[in-house]
Amino acid sequence: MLDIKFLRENPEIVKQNIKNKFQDEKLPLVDKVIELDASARKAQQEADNLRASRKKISKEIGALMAQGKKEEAEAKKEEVNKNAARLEELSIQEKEFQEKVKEIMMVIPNIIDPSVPIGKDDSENVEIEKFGEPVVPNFEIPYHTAIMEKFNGIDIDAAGKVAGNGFYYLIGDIARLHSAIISYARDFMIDKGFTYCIPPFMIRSNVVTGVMSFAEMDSMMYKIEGEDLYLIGTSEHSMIGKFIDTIVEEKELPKTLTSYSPCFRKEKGAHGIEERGVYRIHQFEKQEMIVVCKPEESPFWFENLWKNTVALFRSLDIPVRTLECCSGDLADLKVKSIDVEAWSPRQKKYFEVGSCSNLGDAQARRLQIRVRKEDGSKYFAHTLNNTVVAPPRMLIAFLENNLMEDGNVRIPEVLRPYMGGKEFLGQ
RNA sequence: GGAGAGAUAUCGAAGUGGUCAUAACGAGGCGGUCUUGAAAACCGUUUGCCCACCCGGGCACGUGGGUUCGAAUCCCACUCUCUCCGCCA
Repeated sequence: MLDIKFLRENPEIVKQNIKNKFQDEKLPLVDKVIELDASARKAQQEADNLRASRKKISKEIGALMAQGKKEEAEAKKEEVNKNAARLEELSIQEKEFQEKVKEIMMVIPNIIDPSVPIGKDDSENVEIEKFGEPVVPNFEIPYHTAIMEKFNGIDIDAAGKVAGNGFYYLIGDIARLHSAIISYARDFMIDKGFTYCIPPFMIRSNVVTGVMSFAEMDSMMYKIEGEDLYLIGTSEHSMIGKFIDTIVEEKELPKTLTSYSPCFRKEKGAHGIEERGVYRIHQFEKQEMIVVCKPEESPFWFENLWKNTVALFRSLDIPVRTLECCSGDLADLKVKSIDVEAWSPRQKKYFEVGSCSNLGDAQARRLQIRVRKEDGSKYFAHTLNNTVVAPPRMLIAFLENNLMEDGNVRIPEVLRPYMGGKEFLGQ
């Protein structure tokens, strides 16, 4: 969410930004919100004046009553009543205008970073850098579910009967591998100086609307029936929500946290054939990292965050690349975002395993996360988030890249302590 | 799930319809006086948000409504915390 004052003073920047994101249908909203904001302020001014006068007269009534001057008090009451209707009307107007302003401000996209490539959709995202050699072995790599089945590691059919499409049972060494990766990722981030945290897996609606755009909310979030609670789509939601309505001392920044949670997503929309198995599912687990920092430090943390993910995948011998989100593919709250993609030797292409985002002050403004400087002045913090690792999708990359010709799957050295010392799956 | 108690500033806490609401009182923080320095003592200062160029004004006592000329105070709903009971990993 933008600052209304910024929008008022820079409508052209806001409009150009909307054009850059190919959301031209939102262009009229800019002028409309300026108009509504002016009306809201006008109503507030007049209402405030009436309130001031009411306050003053009420005090006088109090004084008169104390002196027992009942008739004079009654006369004063009449005076207040004269303006009561107008004040009531203005109060309603003030509220209505302010609500409309907020409603529109919630859908006007955040100003993207100047470095973000302009493009319409995900087809125009830009590869930034490759890490590791994307090897295509001279033997055939089976579909990931087939590799898992070879180790009796997955039961999709049973999951279908129990919970429906988009769920899975992981079994035996595959399940253990899943947990091992999460544990390894947790320790990896702790070693980087991040603080480990296990957050709530459900959050209230006010937190939901604070951390994501309406479009994301609709396509992602499961609501608990009869409660004001949603299952989190990522621990970023509860981790950023943790700071709702807080004023953090500047010297306490940055807050660097790594959190674990299951994630639940509706995944509304069409799924392609390559999304069989555990690629796109309603439930997965994720080790996440989030940062709350000073505005001038958010570019630094952005670089720091995605590099952690790259380092983690490289330590597991998985080739990755970074792909920058173009303007049209960038969610409305985000200033800049890059995906980390892992190499699939079976598909001979990279696929998304993580996403690193700088939200600027958008989440902080919605959630009122403020920072107090030494001199007492305050400003909104910047927030960032990034995937450390999210299995079981990550297992696809893991299994394909560590599969050997004899059908065994090699366990990289760093992971062995979490797998009972095994060097191979099924050993 | 049931019963009870509670929510006021950085913390503790008073106020139960007006002239004690920026909010008593106590503690803490900050600045100062005194001191070789410190402590003590004393003096001063210390919430957030909105509108306004300024002057200034408004709102907020968990949250949202209501009653009233006027609400921290009365009424309704909700949230959270604590205690006890029940249930449970």
